Amino acid sequence: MTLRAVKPQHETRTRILDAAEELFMQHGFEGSSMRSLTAKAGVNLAAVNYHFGSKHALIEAVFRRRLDPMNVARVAELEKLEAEDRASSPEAIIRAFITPGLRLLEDAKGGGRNFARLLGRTYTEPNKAVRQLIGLMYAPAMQRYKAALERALPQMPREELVWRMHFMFGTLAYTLAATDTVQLIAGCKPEDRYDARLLEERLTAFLAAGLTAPLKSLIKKAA
Amino acid sequence: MTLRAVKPQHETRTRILDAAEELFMQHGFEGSSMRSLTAKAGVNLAAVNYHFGSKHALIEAVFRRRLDPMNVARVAELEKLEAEDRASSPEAIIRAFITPGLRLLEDAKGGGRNFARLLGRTYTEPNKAVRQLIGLMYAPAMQRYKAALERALPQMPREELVWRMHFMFGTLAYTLAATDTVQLIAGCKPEDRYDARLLEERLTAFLAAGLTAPLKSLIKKAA
DNA sequence: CTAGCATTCAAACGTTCGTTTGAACCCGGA
DNA sequence: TCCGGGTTCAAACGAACGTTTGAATGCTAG
Repeated sequence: MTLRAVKPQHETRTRILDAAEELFMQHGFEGSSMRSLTAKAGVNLAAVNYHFGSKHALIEAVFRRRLDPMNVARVAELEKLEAEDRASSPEAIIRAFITPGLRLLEDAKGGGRNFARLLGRTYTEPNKAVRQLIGLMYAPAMQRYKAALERALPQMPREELVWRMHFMFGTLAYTLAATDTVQLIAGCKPEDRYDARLLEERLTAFLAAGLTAPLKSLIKKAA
Repeated sequence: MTLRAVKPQHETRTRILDAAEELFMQHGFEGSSMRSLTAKAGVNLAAVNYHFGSKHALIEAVFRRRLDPMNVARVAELEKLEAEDRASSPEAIIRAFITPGLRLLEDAKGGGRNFARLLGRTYTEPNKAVRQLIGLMYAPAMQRYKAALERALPQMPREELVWRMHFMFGTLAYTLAATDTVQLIAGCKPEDRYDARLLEERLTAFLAAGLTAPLKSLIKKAA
């Protein structure tokens, strides 16, 4: 049968995915050649095309491996909130949204951190096909959260909420991607051990305040 | 003398910079070849190396052309605030910081919008040399704003402020870069005419609320 | 043991990359 | 008029790119 001794099933695939994740994070898609990639993975140059078909298909696989479970987790957290009748708190909804993303940062050994940075970068990816790809992967979870926030903040104009969600999304994306640019502001200290729990509290406080900011100045100006 | 009839002084340089700005925005640095770039600019392939020396030097020139004036404007706005004794308002400081960035979005014809998206993308640029480059360009203005916010928010722990500035920076970067992903949340409507004034109000309200969010939950958790 | 299939391998494919070259061109000052 | 420096041009450079190929290899079922 197709069953084998436990270890090596699809080991080459996994090693390619891991190496691609790290190299794409470091040098981008176009900046990572198949040769450097397969060298890092310790596999033959032709292995990528054999197992994935093309470089673009490999990029897609890299995202699918992490993104599909992450969005499932996001929706699951939201459904748990709704089942427990805690979905009326914007802060709780925000926390449910960002937690699956931040969890990547804690997984330094498994490469989750690499993927977190890669993911954050890809939101602003020049390559249109890649941007469309992750857009499609996100769309379902995004609609769920939009609906949940509309219920939790019934007094907020739809258009305003869209923009605030946009800002929220951006903050998370940047936080995941640019974990090394904090020192640009701080002036020093890379602080290489990341306290994801503390970061979650900081992000939640910042985003909850922003999302529920008073509307009056806007109404005045928009009139 | 080196003086000429008004028009064509350095016209080739300018056309290359304009074309590079747009192509880098659309396809990234590695995705934009010298051939496509010079073709778009309507100049000879060798012109880039003649006028700039190399592709990397061209990238640097593209950023310097817009970024240096922008950071000068940022510092000027802050100094105006301090001269008028309005620097105690975090909201005013935020507005001074984001305005020069958002102004790019209004300049659709002059290519400022192209550069805005390019700039937002570059904060999370894979290419380390490019990231260092814009980091250096930003550093002086950044330190000024950090000091101003420390004075305006004396009760806030330094480390917390650094993170909130980081979030703020990220939101702005993402807003500049991902002007087309709003529809990912909205579900439709590219809304191609940008109301930069309204966006400024929205951003300021969101960021001011986030930056001055209550600290209590953090103190509890960090203990 | 052997046949058959999935996988790996070294080598080469044609294309495109950034850069260099040396001749051609333009034009203001002697 | 002709000279000379700044600029543009077509052509070519070697290197690196993603992909393909066909033979070698390892493993499993019969």
